[in-house]
Amino acid sequence: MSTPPAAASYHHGNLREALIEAAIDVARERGPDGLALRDLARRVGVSHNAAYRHFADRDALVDEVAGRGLAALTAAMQARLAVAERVVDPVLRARSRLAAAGHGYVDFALAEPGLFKVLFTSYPTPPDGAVGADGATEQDPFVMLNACLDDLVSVGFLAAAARVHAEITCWSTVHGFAVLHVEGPMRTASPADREAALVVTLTAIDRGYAASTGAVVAPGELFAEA
Amino acid sequence: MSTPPAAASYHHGNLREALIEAAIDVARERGPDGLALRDLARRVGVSHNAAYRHFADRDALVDEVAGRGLAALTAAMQARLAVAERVVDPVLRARSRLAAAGHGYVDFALAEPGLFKVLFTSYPTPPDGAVGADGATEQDPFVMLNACLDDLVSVGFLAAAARVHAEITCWSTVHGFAVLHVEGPMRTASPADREAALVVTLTAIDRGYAASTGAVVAPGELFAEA
DNA sequence: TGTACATCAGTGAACGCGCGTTCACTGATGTAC
DNA sequence: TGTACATCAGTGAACGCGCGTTCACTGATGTAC
Repeated sequence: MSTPPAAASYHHGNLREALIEAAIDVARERGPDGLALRDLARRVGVSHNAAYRHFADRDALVDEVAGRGLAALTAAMQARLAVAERVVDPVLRARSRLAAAGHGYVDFALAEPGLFKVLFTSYPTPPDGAVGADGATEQDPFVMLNACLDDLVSVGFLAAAARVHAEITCWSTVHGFAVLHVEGPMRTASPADREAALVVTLTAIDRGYAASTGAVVAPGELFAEA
Repeated sequence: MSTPPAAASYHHGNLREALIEAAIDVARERGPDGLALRDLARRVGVSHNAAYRHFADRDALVDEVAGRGLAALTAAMQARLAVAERVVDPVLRARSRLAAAGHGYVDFALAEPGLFKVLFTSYPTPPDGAVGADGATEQDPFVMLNACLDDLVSVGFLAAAARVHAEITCWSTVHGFAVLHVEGPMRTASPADREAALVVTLTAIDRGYAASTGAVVAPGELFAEA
């Protein structure tokens, strides 16, 4: 939608960005496999190899789209997190934040299945050692998840022993939920069923972690804000 | 490996089966996108369109591979279930069965990532109403999962209220775990870490369900048999 | 202010690839009489 | 038991598609003097 500076000239003026925007549109509709340099050039109205002035090869373009997708996923998670942040009780707040992170993850996957697939396909392998240490920014979903879990421990809701590998459990659950509903057997489920199942699923995780310290939980309190 | 009856003749004698076997090999190595009729015909040593005598089109062949994959997945789950079946205490047995079903699911996905992808891509959407009613056989992983959960309810470990959508939670968790480790960011995790994370994950589900009835669980008992 | 020249950002033709699918065909097989 | 014939299971050529990538090129832009 952003008109390039010199519109009718020989030089496009903003080809790189135009290609990326077209790529995002296509990725939304068709997912990673639908991304083809020739097709994108055609859409932008430029010869099929002009793209090589701006991207080394197809993968470079896909990586760029993945990066934008990752930012959007992060934003979706932060939107949910912002709401959870308003909970006053520190323990309930920490619990709500974990649920919110998962909720935002699934929100994005369902709203933008194509981008979600692109993003996941080229998601880098996370650091093995200390989390958040080597260059991963706060903007990364995995870092956000780990922060939520650490918080749950500080607040006394999650036992330190149960913290081990908890990020894998949580990520697995929300990712599986997303995949099952986006491209899997549950893709025909109604939005209402889907949301109900998600609440049940996030609640199950919460309840499991409560059990690690014997914390008492009241039914319904976790999603009171949502 | 099974030699066709009339080996050196003009007629292959067993082309359909030979194509399927080749397709399974390819699917193992390259996943669903690597499956091409022309390539399979080449491998089997037959002209590129002989396959059309046995399959309507490419999709028909892929479906066949998916069917074989599904059978193999079911077998992997049953192998784990058989071990859990030996637990004497009925409650612990039911809990072990649920964990075993999940364990088998992940076993298969990690052992046969290519087949797992093919299978999942054309997995049918499950019945919406009463589970197991309309034609789904006992051989179906989803039916097996539901049976395990129903069992947990009968045995008094899982509250009836918590049974709602529990199959989605469980499936999401193991599927997400598999995807994360097969083609996702955790693909570089060591087998030991992976197994430890799986035990943690399956344990977390168990603990969460125990909390639904206030059942008492002892640490380590769930994987004592494994 | 004007001009020479380097550089940048496009173009169009071409190569080589592999695919799915259809067509008209021919060799092999089996069955009816 | 032998033969005519239908049917089955292959073959090889071809169509049309779209892709990624490279090549030699040309028009546009900007900078040094």
